Amino acid sequence: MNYKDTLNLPKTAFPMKANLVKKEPEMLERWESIDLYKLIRQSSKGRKRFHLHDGPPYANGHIHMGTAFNKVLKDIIIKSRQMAGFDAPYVPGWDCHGLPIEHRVDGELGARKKEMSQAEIRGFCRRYAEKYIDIQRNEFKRLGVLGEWDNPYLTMNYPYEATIVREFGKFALNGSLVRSKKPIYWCISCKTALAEAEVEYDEHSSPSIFVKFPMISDLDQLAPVLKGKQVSMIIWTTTPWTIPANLAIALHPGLKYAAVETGDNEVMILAEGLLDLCMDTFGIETYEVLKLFKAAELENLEARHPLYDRPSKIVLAPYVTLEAGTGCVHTAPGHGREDYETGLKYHLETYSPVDDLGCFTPDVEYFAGMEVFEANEAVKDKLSEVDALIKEEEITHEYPHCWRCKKPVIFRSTKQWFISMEKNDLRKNALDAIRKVSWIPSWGEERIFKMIANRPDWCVSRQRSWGVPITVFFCNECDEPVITQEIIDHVSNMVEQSGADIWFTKSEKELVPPGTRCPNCGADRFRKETDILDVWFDSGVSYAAVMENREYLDSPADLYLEGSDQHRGWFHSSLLCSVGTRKEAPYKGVLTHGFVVDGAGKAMHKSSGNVIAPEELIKSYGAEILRLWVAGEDYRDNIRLSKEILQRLTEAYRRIRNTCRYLLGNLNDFDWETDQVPYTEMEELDRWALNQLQGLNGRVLKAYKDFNFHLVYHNLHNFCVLDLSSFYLDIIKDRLYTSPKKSAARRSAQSVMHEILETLVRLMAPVLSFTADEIWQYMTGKERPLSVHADLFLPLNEEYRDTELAERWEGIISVRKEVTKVLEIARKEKRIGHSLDASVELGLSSELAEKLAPYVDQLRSIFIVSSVDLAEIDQVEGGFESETVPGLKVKASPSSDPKCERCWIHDPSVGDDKNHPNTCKRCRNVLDEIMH
RNA sequence: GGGCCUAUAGCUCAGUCUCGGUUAGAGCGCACGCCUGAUAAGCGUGAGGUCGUUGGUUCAAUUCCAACUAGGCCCA
Repeated sequence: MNYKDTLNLPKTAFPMKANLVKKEPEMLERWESIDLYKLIRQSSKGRKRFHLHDGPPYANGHIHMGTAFNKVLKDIIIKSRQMAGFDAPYVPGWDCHGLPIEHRVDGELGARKKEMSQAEIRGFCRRYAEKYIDIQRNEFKRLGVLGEWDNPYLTMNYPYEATIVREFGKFALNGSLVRSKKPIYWCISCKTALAEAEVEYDEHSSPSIFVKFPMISDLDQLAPVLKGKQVSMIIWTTTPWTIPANLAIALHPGLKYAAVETGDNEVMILAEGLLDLCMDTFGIETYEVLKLFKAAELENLEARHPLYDRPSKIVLAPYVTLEAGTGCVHTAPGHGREDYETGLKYHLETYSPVDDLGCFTPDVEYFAGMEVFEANEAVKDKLSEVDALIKEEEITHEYPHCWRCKKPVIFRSTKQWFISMEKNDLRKNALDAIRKVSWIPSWGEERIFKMIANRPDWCVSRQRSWGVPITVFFCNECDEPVITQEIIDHVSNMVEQSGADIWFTKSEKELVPPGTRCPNCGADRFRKETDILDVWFDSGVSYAAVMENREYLDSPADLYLEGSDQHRGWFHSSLLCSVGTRKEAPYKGVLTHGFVVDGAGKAMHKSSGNVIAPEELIKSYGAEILRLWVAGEDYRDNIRLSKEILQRLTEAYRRIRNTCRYLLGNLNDFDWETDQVPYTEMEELDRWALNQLQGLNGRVLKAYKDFNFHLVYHNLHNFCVLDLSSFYLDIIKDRLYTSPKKSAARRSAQSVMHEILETLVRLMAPVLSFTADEIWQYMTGKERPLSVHADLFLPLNEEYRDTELAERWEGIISVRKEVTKVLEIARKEKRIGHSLDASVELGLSSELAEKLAPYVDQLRSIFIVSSVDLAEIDQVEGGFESETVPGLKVKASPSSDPKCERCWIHDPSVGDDKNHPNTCKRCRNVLDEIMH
């Protein structure tokens, strides 16, 4: 007789092989067909809301690993909060306006662009953005991210654009908006001002020149020794073209400056600490220090500009260093931020005689009309001609470049619109608001605090086409800016109807509300501002356009979640917009994650060749593995990604999947409603398993709550491996397989397996969204929602907790560990193969014997051996004395009993019955029961 | 150059912060073996760590402090 047929072996159609790459799209189709997102929304109506407000990715190009990571992390949070009992809607968004798209469109249009209107160009930009929104939407959905994909928010939607106009209007009307000349980054190729975020630093070769500025002020009093000598301040600069705009020379207030005679009656003044280095650079071998000045002694004295007949004031500034140059810093307030601030302090003009194209204005003697980078050479020549150039060379250094065209940018002063950080206490209020937000990790608070504390006014104007216009008019008569509530209302309503294009297509007459007159001079003819708003303002008001606007959303949101770069990006602009108009932050919590780096911890760059695209990862591993990676990595630090990591994750995935498959297989004949065994009637081992399950459930639920997803992953995996696979499931195999189908012993184990599976499938769902739902389809018994994602986590079940029991089993498990060690030794010696070949003899101290006494009958199955005999420790001869469990001696030997062909246990009862000569008594009883 | 952050086995993470103190844990991977009734599965045993480096505080530091190195983000 083939006894295998009399066993209850696991049976399930749930495939062992995941085949994720093929199966995931099928699951996605299923989610579409049952309209899963809507189903979840309906099922959670009226629950407490949880709002994670999506930071809009830029609608340009395919998604990369960072965007994929970010979206999946959000999805895990949404799903876990949803399953924790919240109503957690998710409205994804896209950032649509801005330079990058305009540049791409520029490139595609080429020369045609010149014949096109601004509105036509904007049309191309809009279509470009739409194209990539579609692409990215599909890519995000492919990752298993659930959300309101058919109604996302787009910063270029007309109502959104209208919101931008209205929020901008609030700043304009409350006096925060100021127009002033300030040095800003300017790309002479793109002809636009650039935000700090729009420049990137790269190697650049610049001329490095040392220039003499002869002293005008008389130093005779201060230093009689200099009387009658040709004294000059020596400056160093790497931007010769800014020399024509020089208005000052900055010294460090704490440094000493040396007056050095270099021969021919010439005296140079430069920092004492750089003296030798400079002399060496200049090739001057003999020189003599005549006098040391404190910087303060020279403050407010004047040198003469080397080219023009005007003074250059000596000023003090803390940023002067001895890193390079002479310690005397050439200062052009119109061409540098620090220079500008120093200029303000000393009441110098913000002089910036350079036009939009980067050419000197006509009033600049010698260089009028020259492009600044080209003028470097001319400036050097002229300086040389007047004998002011001491030394020139080329140096390579980090220099700001335009983030789009990659060309070097300049600092130039133009009239721009700024949101003042001080006028309405924006800085102070923002700093206060930061303190009320929960920052995860906590250091995010310090980071953004310092940024807000130190940032300059926010330059919100851009000289481009693809964006929301700054809806300000200027009076044709007096040139004063005109902005009123009526204008904002009028224009924003038009924008709401027809989009921001109307600013470019309609005339001033149509855009201005009828009857508008200049408040300054009473004129009624205006011209419109042509600048557009910084795109950071667009996304910065998303709380108003989305969270406040949709009735099923609330503001402030519970959580904003982006990469740590957004402390200066979206978290920052959103904070300023919201605090400036509502006096509070738009978020209650902010979570930041690190950046995706390669296996060695290095940033992913095209040039490094270490970039992994989400697409290829999905193609070879499946989105589920990507999701597991997102959960498994600690996002606070850099997030590493490598082949090895993916390989490890795949193994872990298989283990979790197989564990669930095994549970399904053993539950195939189990109906919870009719077959469940009450907790109190369960075997102790089964109750132990339920206790462990509660521990897991508690830990994982807490990990979800605290956003510690790597703990979710490790806990789930460890539970499957340690508690289940290698212990509980291994031990109960005998019971499950050999007992009668409907026996209490088997049903008890099945009841536990059922509870485990019900808990596991939910706990894994936010991370392993595809697999959990796949398992869900194979689960029977109760009536359940169409998808696990529409269900809730199981609450902690206090009945299943028994800490005393767990402690007792700690002891048993430690003994079991010793037994397996001894079995392994016997196996090495070829005395046994399978552990069931062995008989085990335990020598016990009286203390240990007492602990194990209640389990005498179970030890055999717990150890998965054929027999266990207990004896006093001294009476066991030979054997292995445990080091970790005091009072324990273990001896293993091959069982001398015959092996039961059915249950494979060696037992003396085998052979007692002629009808079943190769089975044990226990199995014969089962067989009898089955046969009748 | 400045701000913020990170550094524990080949990989992913615990522990250290709020108590500094006996042989620093887990899983995976690896090596070796078992099983063939979870089977392109399952089980067992074992080898892997001067807790980034150097100083300091202390009777004692992976844990506290500082500097440095490497890496990341942001800024200049």
